[in-house]
Amino acid sequence: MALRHAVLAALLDGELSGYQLAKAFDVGVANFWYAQPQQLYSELTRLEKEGLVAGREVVQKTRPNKRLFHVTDAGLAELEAFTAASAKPTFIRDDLLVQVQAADRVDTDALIARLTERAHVAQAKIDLFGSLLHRLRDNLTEDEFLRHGDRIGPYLTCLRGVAFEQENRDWCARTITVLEERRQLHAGL
Amino acid sequence: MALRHAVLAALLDGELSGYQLAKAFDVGVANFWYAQPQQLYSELTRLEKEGLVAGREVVQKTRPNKRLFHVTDAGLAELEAFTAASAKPTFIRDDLLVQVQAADRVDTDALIARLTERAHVAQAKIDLFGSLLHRLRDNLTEDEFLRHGDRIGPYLTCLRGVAFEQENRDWCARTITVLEERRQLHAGL
DNA sequence: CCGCTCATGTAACAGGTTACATGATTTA
DNA sequence: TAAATCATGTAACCTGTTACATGAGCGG
Repeated sequence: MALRHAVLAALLDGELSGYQLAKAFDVGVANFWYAQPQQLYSELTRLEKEGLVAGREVVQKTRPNKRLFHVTDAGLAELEAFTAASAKPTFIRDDLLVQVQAADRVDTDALIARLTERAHVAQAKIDLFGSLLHRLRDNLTEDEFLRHGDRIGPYLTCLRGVAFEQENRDWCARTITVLEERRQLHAGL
Repeated sequence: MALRHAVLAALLDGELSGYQLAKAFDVGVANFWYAQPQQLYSELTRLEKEGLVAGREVVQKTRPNKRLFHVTDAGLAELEAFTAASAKPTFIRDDLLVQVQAADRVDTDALIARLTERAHVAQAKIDLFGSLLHRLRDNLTEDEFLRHGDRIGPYLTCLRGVAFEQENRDWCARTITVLEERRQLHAGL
């Protein structure tokens, strides 16, 4: 089971409703996992049944009522046990890579269009993560924060997110260059 | 549908049996996708029914008979259509990141153990991909091959794989350093 | 008044994982 | 002789995605 631990980890920063969790997981602010709202609502229900999270109803006048969840002691123990076991290796599964794998047999213009799109998405995420990092460390330098901050988990995962998206963007740029150079060579024949 | 296009792209390099495909997808040599043998066998059956791949029986004496598959014209058209459409953005889903997200609340020793494991796996993949790149470009330099080679798709995806794993390894190393420094600071109090 | 945000869910379906099943040959 | 490789599949199960459903308030 995978999502359950991601939810528990996300709830460590404080109480959240299903809706707020969904926001975090959807926008990709929670850069350590991704999930759809529907998954989160059902996962929260399950976690509550098992006693790993507890929710309290918050009655609102102008908005629909909501339930704020927090991690219980049993939930923390579950996270501890999860960390004690080896993480299964992650594998890349990316439509764009499949398209590039077929590069020599499909339309180059289309492929360059895909790579350009992806590079833009990556840049947008870099910017988003960058401002998130800035907010997390407040007015400290990165080294200071990592040494003395009291909640560095989210910062560390966000660093990973930034590195991933930078690599992503740079690889797209390089690949576009290669494809364009080859097109010019081909045109020259 | 996702796996189908990965299979088509993998078969562009020549005829393969289900077993051979499984090898490629399993070891991670096919760094653009990952799939289990069982998925591949059923996907090949489906693709054949739809006429996107065609198989021919190869009778063997010392080994069980096998079926070698190749992509048909319809299959190529399918790949072309797939590339014409936007690739959906990829999301990270990584147990290790969930564990690091919870860093401040779980056992540091356990976490460092996980990060060390992952760094080793990443290094192993870097080595594997490195030798694969070497084999693909034969005795050409990378630039020469990318300019004049006739099948650069697999090379480009492999470059991405290397970059990903390097980033992976380096982030693990950095994170371990941070955690160890904090442990020392804490011990000094 | 139209569309967005808040707020939570059900149901159907597609995709992926794990376990089981078989059986010959080659390598250590 | 035990384990790994070659070779293919079925079935049950767990995860994840998409579509549908509801309904109030707020901003342009």
